[in-house]
Amino acid sequence: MKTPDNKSGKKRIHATIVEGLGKEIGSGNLAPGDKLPNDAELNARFSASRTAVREALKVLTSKGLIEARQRAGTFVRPREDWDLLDPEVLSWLSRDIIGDGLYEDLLELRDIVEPAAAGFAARRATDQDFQAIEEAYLRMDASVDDLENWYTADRDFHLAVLNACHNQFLVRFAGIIRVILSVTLDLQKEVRIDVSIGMPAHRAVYECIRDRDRKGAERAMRTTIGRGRKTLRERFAGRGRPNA
Amino acid sequence: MKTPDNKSGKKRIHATIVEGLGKEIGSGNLAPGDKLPNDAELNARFSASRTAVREALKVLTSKGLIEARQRAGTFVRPREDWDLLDPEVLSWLSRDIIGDGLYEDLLELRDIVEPAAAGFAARRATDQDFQAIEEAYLRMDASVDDLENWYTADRDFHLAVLNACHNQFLVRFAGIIRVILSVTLDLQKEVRIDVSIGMPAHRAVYECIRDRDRKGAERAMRTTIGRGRKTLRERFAGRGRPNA
DNA sequence: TGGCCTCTAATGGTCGGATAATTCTATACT
DNA sequence: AGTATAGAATTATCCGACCATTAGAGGCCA
Repeated sequence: MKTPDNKSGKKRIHATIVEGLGKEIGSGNLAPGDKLPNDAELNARFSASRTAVREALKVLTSKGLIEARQRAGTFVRPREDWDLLDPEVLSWLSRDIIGDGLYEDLLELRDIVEPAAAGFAARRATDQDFQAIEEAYLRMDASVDDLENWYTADRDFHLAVLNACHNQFLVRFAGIIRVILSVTLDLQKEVRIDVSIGMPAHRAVYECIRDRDRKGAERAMRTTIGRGRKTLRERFAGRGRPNA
Repeated sequence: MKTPDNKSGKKRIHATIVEGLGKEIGSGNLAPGDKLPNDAELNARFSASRTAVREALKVLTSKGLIEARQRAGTFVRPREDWDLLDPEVLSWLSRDIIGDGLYEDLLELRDIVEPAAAGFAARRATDQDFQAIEEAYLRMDASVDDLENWYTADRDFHLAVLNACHNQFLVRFAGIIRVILSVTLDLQKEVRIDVSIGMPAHRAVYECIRDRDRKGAERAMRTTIGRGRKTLRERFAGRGRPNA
């Protein structure tokens, strides 16, 4: 019963608590409307001081996950209040919760943001930006037989394109895309998809950016995302949405 | 010496500190790389306890604005680390900082997100969603001579469309759009623009959503945003970007 | 009976002093 | 000159106390 403490040994204790509670909420273990344990219990659970616990609760509050009311307690807020654009929050969501209607929305978000970013990249990428894109593409091409490496290269490719768009807000989606791709990798592992069929579309993105072809880059990126979308859609079948 | 204290009297003290420091950073008063006053000084400045100050600092840390290192101090992080997709962070930025290249990027973001949202709304809006859009449109139409009321109606219109897209991530942009429109209002006040010229485009958005015309809704929303864009662009002239 | 008021206690909010951990800086040593 | 050690400044954490707010119990009155 000694200190569970920070597992990595490096992380600050409040960060450990933030992550711990964040994941409990993101997994549905603590559902919206539920009341969190009070201060004293949380102190005990994380074997941390009240200060550390309160700092963690404040961070979770600022991310919209919880709400504290005096005399009443601290409660999990409804999911529509969660700051889903915060990569950390996104990373805390369990696969179950993501499957429950969120994955489709996530793909829609990619489908909106990434083609636009590719278009801007075609107009504004510097030589350095383009080299990063090219390097990632070549690495993808070289690892079509190694899912793990291919994934890393694919991620770097998409992040490099995003980074080349030179829009300070779009660049911020890097963290979100990173989480999405991590989820996608898990799914790909289950499906055992042949990643090589996605290569031509990726190549088209890379070539269009090189050729400063804005419309082409947008279209190619849309194709790139759309392919993975079709392949993986059936994994999460039938969680309805009105008029979908 | 007087206590700066919580002006509204209602807000919690740590929230006051978060906002105070956030605005000092967002205004450039505390620039990236600068060192914040240490604990004791901040306690004095806000006449608050260390607990409150530390909770505030933790929230600012989670938003990417600052970084604390033991023995060294607490420093403002470079702007590319700021969580610009957080509406609160966005609202802390001074007009000067926004003018310095950010406003263009903000308009590009709107131009990506809102047409897409309008397109989804055309496919998925419920009757209730549509009524909210219609109601806001009618209010706009009735207040073309009253900038203040027109602004409120315009904001409600755009938020209603966003809300009708039924994508849990896109809906999250409401806070960002709200801040952007608030900035835009300030600019419109200076320019003294005739808002009535934007009405046909807004009407087209509303009609296309009603008629379930996805492509039309996207196009109309793009026109709606594009108009305001052209009108206001020259306000912030010439802050360069590569290949813009 | 039913609605309104008061009072209480549970809970989060704030406080400030002490100690630990970290690491920059200066000094001493080789 | 370079390295190792000691010191100091600053944040990180802990602690225990008191304050402020308010849900809910219970009483009061119409």
